[in-house]
Amino acid sequence: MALRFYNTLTQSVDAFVPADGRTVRMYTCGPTVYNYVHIGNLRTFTFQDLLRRWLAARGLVLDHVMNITDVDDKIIRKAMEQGKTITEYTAAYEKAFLEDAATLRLQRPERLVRATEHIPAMVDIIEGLKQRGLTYESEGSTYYRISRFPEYGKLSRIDVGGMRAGARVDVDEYDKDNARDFVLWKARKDDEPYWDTALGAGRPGWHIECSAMAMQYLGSTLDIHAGGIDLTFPHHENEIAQSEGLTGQPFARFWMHSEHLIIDQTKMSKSLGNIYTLRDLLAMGYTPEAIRYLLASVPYRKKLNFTLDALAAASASIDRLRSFKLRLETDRLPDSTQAGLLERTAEALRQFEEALDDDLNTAEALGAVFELVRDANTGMDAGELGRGNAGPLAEFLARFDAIFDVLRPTVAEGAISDAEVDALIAERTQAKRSRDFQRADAIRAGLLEKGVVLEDTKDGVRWKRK
RNA sequence: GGCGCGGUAGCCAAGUGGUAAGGCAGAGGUCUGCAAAACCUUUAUUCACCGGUUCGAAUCCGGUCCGCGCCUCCA
Repeated sequence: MALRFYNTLTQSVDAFVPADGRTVRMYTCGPTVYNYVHIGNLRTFTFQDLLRRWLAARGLVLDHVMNITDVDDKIIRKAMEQGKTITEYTAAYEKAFLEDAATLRLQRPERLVRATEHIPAMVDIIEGLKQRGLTYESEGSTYYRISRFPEYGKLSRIDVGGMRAGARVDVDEYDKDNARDFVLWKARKDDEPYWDTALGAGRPGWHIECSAMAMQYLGSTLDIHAGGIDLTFPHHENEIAQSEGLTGQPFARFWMHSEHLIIDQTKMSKSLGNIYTLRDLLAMGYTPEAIRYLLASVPYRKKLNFTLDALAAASASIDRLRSFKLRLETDRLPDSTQAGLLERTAEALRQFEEALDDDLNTAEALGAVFELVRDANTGMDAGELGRGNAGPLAEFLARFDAIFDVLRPTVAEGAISDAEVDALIAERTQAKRSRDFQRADAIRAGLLEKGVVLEDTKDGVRWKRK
């Protein structure tokens, strides 16, 4: 079956083809850079990365825009507390975010755009909405009147409280009947940062930046709009109201929302002190690949129960895959081809692809990978796996790793070099020849302390980084 | 209260009508100077619970219990 995704808008799994058949116009809600991103944020970004990679693997061209929210209440408050401008304040966290993303091997979107650099585009949209009678002003701020947008609530299926399309709203009852109206432009307040615009001095509301940047770069209808599930309401609902209110066109064809990550079966919260940043986990000694693997291994629409045990298990799973790859590359294989295994490899690839086509079912895809690894290992143990099998197997691993990207170890700064490892292995081999097992074992133990694991095989010594 | 998601072995988790994938952990074995890696055997007669539909249900329907998210800023 073809590529298909769950679409929040239709509440069903629908076949996905970009509108023009080739280029995926995708917008994802990026971070608000007021702090380090935490592991929950990273789950969402990892999902988006997997989505990107799978779309590309399926031959589609990506035009992916991710925003960076660099102006909002929290940013303003914190910047003011520290006596900094908001740009000074956000620059450090934006840099940290990009570093964290790179550490987790998240591909850079085609465009990474900042809210503060798109104020004019936001003002244009608000002016357009104003002309269409979808807004009203109050004390210098501009609001969206959702009662004028009959489809309000269609994404989140929120109950807008008996409001009828086209119903007249008594201005006096404004507060009650329009509780869900939201601000498009906030009037300048005290000494907070502001922009002088046709809407008056002020700053944008949160939702408008996404409508503005998405449409500026990708046009009025996106193929995919993705984000965390909590953004469904009100953020994405409001984006729809803003964008469709202006253009009359569907804003996004597919809405994809990733479920939350929970820690030890409970919600992350400051009071429980269970919020991890990537930096926290790395400091505890976990590898970026293990973190990436764990985040990727649970399908994105399922809550992911993040535990340190699961992280350790992820690490062990990666070791198994790496051992297999190393073995495939170093074992002396017979000059033959085992037909059955060739077919198994092709079958595993089909299963892998079918699983990811099916709304990115990463758990099922991994199942296909491990089953093949077991069968191939068995084949090597039996001496039946030949050189003709190695190529397709290596190709399979490459296809797997093009999505999961966990086989390459992250080599820490100051780590022992390959040359040093090779020299020590040569010394150990000498020691073994002269039956000096004590010396040999000492070298092996020393290397293990430096994160290098040795394996003696009938075809010689091989090693890998842990 | 409204809307939505979920409860599958010690842990993570796939499976949406045909008789329980996969990973981790555990036990035993093979191999090995010792390890490591790998392989083999083993670990859920059962899928929160109770009814129902069906030749047949983890999968469909009804009900109950439990956990979680959104409805206010939130990935």
